[in-house]
Amino acid sequence: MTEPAPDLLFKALADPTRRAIFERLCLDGEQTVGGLTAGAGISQPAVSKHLGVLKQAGLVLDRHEGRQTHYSAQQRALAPLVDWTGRMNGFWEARFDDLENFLKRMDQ
Amino acid sequence: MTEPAPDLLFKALADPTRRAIFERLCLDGEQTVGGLTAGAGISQPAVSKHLGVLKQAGLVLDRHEGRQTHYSAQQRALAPLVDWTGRMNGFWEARFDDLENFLKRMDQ
DNA sequence: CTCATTAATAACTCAATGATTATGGGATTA
DNA sequence: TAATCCCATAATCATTGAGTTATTAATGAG
Repeated sequence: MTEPAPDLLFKALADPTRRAIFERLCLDGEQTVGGLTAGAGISQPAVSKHLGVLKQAGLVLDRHEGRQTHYSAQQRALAPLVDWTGRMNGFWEARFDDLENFLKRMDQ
Repeated sequence: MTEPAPDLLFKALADPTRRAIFERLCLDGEQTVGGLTAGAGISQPAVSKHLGVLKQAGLVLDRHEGRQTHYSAQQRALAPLVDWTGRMNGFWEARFDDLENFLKRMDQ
């Protein structure tokens, strides 16, 4: 019983160009392929291919509107990454536990 | 001005074999190259190469003792990863801020 | 209907990478 | 000193992967 989730995420985010695309979607919000291609420094097919990898990893969602496709970041997909770093690092894990308790008390 | 730190980390951790080595060092503590090679499913030179990449990324430390080399995880090196995920995800970032405040109030 | 635009796919090239076997170099042991 | 052991490096090979140009499919505009 392995864990494919972190593997897909790490591989998807290992490429700087792909990570830059994801960062832009995270920080600037939804973008079309054309918008992402402008400023990416690579061709449109290359961008489409990167978006395909990000989508495969669950990191982006696509929305078709007319003849253009809008992509947006699915930031929740980063959760397995956060979990993994937590498991590798008892320090952060402890802090997450504190956070859990804190939030639970907040809800009451 | 880019940020090479996350890039090295993501690339180092993108390979499953390399990540497995790092996980083992994190969870089971310091290991020799021979110990890591046993159970890695690959040859000793391959393990040495992976350890070199991890060391380059700052994820492991090596300690020479006689004719064997002991490797240990440097978990603090994961910090840029945690920071990055936080910056990509306003949700978690906000929660971290809450946590900061929470812990500060605890210390008083 | 025709033409232009947007994005995805196909076919291909080339560099990077993970693995192997062979070898070297330093440290223990007999 | 000679032989052995542990690890790193060298040389090589196959595969992966990121990029390109060319093309296709689908939508919108004239």
